[in-house]
Amino acid sequence: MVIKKTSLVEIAAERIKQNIIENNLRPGDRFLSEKELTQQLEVSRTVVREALRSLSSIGIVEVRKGGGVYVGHSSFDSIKNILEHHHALHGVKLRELADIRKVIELGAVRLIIENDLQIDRACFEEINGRYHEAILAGKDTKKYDQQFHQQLMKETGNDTFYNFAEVIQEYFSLVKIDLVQSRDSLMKSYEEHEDIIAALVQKDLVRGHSLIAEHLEPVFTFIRQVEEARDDGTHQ
Amino acid sequence: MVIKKTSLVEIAAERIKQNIIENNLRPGDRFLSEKELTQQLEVSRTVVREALRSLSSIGIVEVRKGGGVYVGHSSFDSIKNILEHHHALHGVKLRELADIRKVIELGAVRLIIENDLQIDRACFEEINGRYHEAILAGKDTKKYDQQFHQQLMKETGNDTFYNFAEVIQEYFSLVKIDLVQSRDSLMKSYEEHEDIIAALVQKDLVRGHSLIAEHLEPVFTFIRQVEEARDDGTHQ
DNA sequence: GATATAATATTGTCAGACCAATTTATAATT
DNA sequence: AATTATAAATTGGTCTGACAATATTATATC
Repeated sequence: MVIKKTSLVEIAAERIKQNIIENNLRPGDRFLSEKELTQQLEVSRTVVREALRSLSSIGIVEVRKGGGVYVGHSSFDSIKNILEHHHALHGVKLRELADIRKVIELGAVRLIIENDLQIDRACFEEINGRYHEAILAGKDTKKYDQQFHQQLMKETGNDTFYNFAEVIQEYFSLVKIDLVQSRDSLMKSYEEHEDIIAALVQKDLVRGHSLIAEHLEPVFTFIRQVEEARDDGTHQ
Repeated sequence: MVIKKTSLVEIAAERIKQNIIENNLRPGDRFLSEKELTQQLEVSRTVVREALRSLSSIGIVEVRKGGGVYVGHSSFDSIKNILEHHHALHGVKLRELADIRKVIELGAVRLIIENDLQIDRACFEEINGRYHEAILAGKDTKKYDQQFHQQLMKETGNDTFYNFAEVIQEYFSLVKIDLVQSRDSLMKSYEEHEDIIAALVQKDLVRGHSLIAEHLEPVFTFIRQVEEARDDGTHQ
């Protein structure tokens, strides 16, 4: 009554996954070699290799030439790969990503405040300090701005949330958004960061939310401009 | 100066991805066969097969025995697979998922109302109607409750958001949560659904938010109980 | 034209070989 | 004895050729 529809490779991959789970192996641990797997699973090396290949592409194992097979470190990295291709193939509406980002950041602020978490103010100030310096020096500021928002996610103390947020953040950064920022708008952004920190310390949810909304407003303004320009283009 | 660190398989996989993108192939389209790929990429069939295997495990292509190679349908399905294994290996804190779910649902309500979207009330009512019937008939209600929340995500009109929400919803459902619900609590849940619909129609953000918060409260109560029970256990 | 059958194309699995990189064992040196 | 240099063994990467299993296509039959 059992329909044996699956291929040997899939069975092998499944058993390898099971092996990792049952033996409670941790990322970085050495795993069985191809040869050992062919013996244990009683299939050809071809099958073992294809199974390992499929597992390595989703980050479950890492295969090192001459070095052996190891348990993979990050499943979330492969998710980023998947989304990268998804974006290249289907594209994605900038508006949709911006909305998602807003949901996440508002959510982060709410989680921090409602769960009564004490934020690492010094860390925030250090990041934003470097942001300030970069602005004054006329250097690339993007990195520090990103760090600030990353820190915001981290402060939720929710690793799963943080991982998902990072995935989406990377997805967002795939879209080239030419948001030319003047020195003034950068300084405004810097001060908003400071205000957000203050709101988190004071645990003022309403103010935190409105600050985030205001802080992200330039992105939405930019999107509206792009959309209007596109509409004009279609009418010609 | 170029470090040729990548294997032939990785190069082949990259070129296959490029091919799909450049030719603007759609999911379900027939792709080149293994034989054709060996000729075009000038590598052995082994390499082609391993490249295809790695791509198929992340949903970029689909390989059918005897039938050929096709462009994959859903990248998001493979993300679910990845998370499933991640969960089996590392586990996940129920509290974290519940918090994420709340962020998403609150976000959905805000997106619908702030973007001034007209919801499909009839669809909501039909789903909740079936939910009501199932409650009265004493049948399994879970499916309809899930449908209601899924519809909420869909009404944002944001496909990317919807996809992510679904991924997380599936992740959530991996955790066995024995939330025994009495007929009364189910009826309360049903009525809350009705109230949420009303708030969406009236575009009342504050009420919508507080209704969602109240609606999800039983989950958090359950989690607190579990956590307390666990703490008691550790003290013994 | 519809259907059954045969031929062909395509993927799945296997075996064996050799290359390339890493790791481990051994020998030489200080 | 510890370190270093060399050799051997282990391990993954790629290639070739073969046959099996399944799906598709062409052909013959009615």
